[in-house]
Amino acid sequence: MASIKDVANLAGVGLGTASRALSGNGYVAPETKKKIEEAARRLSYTPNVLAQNLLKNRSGIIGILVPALDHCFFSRLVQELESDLYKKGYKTMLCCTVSGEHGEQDYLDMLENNMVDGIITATHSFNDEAYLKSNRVIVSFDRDFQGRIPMVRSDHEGAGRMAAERFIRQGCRKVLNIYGEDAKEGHILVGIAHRELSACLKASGIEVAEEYTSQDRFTMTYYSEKAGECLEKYRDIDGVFASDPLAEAFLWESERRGRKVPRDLKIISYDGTEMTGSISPRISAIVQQIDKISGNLTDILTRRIRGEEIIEDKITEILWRQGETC
Amino acid sequence: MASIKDVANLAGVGLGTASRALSGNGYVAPETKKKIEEAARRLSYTPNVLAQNLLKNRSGIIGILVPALDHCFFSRLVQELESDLYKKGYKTMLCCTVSGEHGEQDYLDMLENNMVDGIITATHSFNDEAYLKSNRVIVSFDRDFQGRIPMVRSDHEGAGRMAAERFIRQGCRKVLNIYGEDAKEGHILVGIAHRELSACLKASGIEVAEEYTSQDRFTMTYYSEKAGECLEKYRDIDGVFASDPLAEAFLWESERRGRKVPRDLKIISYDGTEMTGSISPRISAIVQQIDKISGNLTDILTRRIRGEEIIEDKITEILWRQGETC
DNA sequence: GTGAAAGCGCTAACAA
DNA sequence: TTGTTAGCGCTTTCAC
Repeated sequence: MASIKDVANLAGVGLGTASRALSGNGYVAPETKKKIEEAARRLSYTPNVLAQNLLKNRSGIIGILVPALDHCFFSRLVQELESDLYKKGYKTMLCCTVSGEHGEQDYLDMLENNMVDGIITATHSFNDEAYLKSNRVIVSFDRDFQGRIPMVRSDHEGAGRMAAERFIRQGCRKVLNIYGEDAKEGHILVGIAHRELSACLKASGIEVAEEYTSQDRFTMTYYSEKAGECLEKYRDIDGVFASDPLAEAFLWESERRGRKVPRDLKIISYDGTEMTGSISPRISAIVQQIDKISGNLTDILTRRIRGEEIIEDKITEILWRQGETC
Repeated sequence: MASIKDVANLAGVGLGTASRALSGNGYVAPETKKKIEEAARRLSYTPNVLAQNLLKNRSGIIGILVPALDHCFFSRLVQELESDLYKKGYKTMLCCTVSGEHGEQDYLDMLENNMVDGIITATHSFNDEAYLKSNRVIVSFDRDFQGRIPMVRSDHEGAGRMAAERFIRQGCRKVLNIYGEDAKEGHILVGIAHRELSACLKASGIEVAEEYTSQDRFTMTYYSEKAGECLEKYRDIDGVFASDPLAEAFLWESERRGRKVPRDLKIISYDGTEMTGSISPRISAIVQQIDKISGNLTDILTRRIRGEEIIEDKITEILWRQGETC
C-alpha cells in the first residue's frame, strides 16, 4: 500500500505539496502537479480513508436500524435509503435488530465511538432511554421520542379515515383491524392509523374487531397462520385492514376457505408496496410513499449533521391505490 | 468527546497507562486501574474507533454488493449475511448496485482505500477486470471469476436434474424454462441449473421453450408482465421453471387466465425462499439454502482476512420442497 | 508498574 | 508556490 509519503518521495517533493496536488485544494504549480499525479499513478496510490476520517472526525457512514428485511416494507425502505444516502455522499451501514439476538445497543454505540456519523432508526424494540442519552444525530421513522428526536412518518390520521370511508362505502358491517402489538399504545405511530380507523367505523355504527401481531416475527409463514386463525375466529367479518404481507396472507387464506375476495371479504392493505400492487388480484391499498419518506429522513439527517437544529416532525402524505380487493 | 488523554489527566497518570488499563493488555497495578476506570466513567469516555482503525489498518466492516433488495432472494441473503457477519465481529456495509445509477466501481474502491476489510459480491453487472485488479479480499456468490476469486454457489447441476425429473414424472410435454439473460452464458452460474434442465428434458423427448428476463428489473410489476406475455406466447406449455417471484407471477397470471395450477400448468420455483413457501397455494420449489450459503460466504471471507489462502469453491446442497404446484 | 515518545496516513497552518 | 511541522486519538515499544 503506497502512502502519500511514497508518492512525494518518488515525485521529489514534500508530502504537503503532494497532498495539495492530489486533493485539489491549495496552490501547486501545474508541472509539479503533473509530476505528482504521475508518481501517484505509477504507485497506484489510493488515499487511506481511515486516516482522512480520523482527521475530519467523521466516517461518512450512516447506520440504518431496521427490525428485519423479511418485511417488504423495510426492504423497500432500506433500498431507497441506501440510494438516497449514496447520492448525498454517504455509505450505508445495515443493522437488523430482530434477526439475530444481538443488541440495538451495539449499534447505538457506533454513534458514540464515531463509527457512523448518524443513525436512521426504524426499529420498535428498544427502550427510549438509550436513544435519548446520545447527543449525536439520530432521525426516527414512525417512532415518537417525545419530540426530542426528529421524526418522519406518514399521515396516519388520514390513512385511518380513508380506510374507514372505503369500508363504509362498500357496505361492510364488521371489519377486522389487525396490527403489531407494539403499536397498540404509545409511540409506534402506525397505531394511529388503526385507532383512527376503529374510531371512525364505530362512529358509523360498524362493528370492529381488533387483533395484534407479534412484533418480532415477519415471515409469511407466521402471517399465513395468523390470517388463518383470524378467519376461523371471526367468521362474520367482511373487511380487513392489515399491513402488506399480512393482507396478502388474508387474501390467499380467505380464498382457500372459499370466501371470495372482494365479494365476501374486502381487504385494504396499509403500506402498498409494489409487491402487493402487482400480484393478481391487486390488493387495494393505502400507500405509504417510501420514496418521499426516505427523502425526508435523509434530508433531515444530513442537515442535522451539517449543524442545523431541526426537531420538527415531517408528515408524509398517503395515497389511495385502487386494486381489486375493495 | 472525552479522549483517552483527558482520562489520563483526570486520573493523574500517563496516557500509555490509561490505554493499557482500558484496553486490558499490559501490566497495570489494580489500584491504578481502578482510578483510571473511575475517571473514564466520570468522563463517559468511549474509545474512538476511527483512531483504532487507522492504527490497526482495518475497519471491521464488510461490504455486501447486491443488485437490489426487491428480489426476495437477495433481501433474505443480505439479512442472513448481516447476522452471520455480526456474530463474527464485523459490521455490514450495504451496497445496492442496480437501484441507483451509481457505480459498482465506487464500492470496489472502498476495498483499496481501507473503508472495508472485504467484500461479498452477488452482483451480475460489472466486468470482471475491476474485481480481479484488486488484491484484497473478495468472495463471490454464484459468479465465476475463472478460479481467481473464491466462490460459493448451490448445486445447480443437481437442481436442474431434480427439476427435470419432477416435470417428467408429472407427465409434462412442454416446459418453459425462464431465467435472467445474464445467466444465459458465461459466469453467472445459476444458468447451469437452467441449461441442465433443458438438456435433461430434451434427452427425454420433452419440448423446451427458453425465455430470458432483464437483469436489472426485479419488480413484481415486471415479473407479472413477463409471465403474462409468456402465457400468451406459449399457449401449449404445461410446466414452468422460474425463480421465486417470477414463479409466483406465473401462478397468479395463469389462474387469472383460467389455466389451473397444477392441473393445466405445473410450476417449480428455484430459490424456494420462505415467501413462496407460505402463500397459498404453496409453490413447489428447489430450495437454495440461504443460511448455509451465507455461512460459507462469511466463513471463507473471514478466514481469508486472517490470511488463509483459499481459492477452492464451495457448492451448497439443494433441497426439494413439496408444494401444491407440481 | 509506569511515563515518554514514536508513529498509523493524512491535512492544514505556518514559514520560507 | 513549496517544504516543514503539528496534530487527529490511539497503541505500543522502550527506557526508567
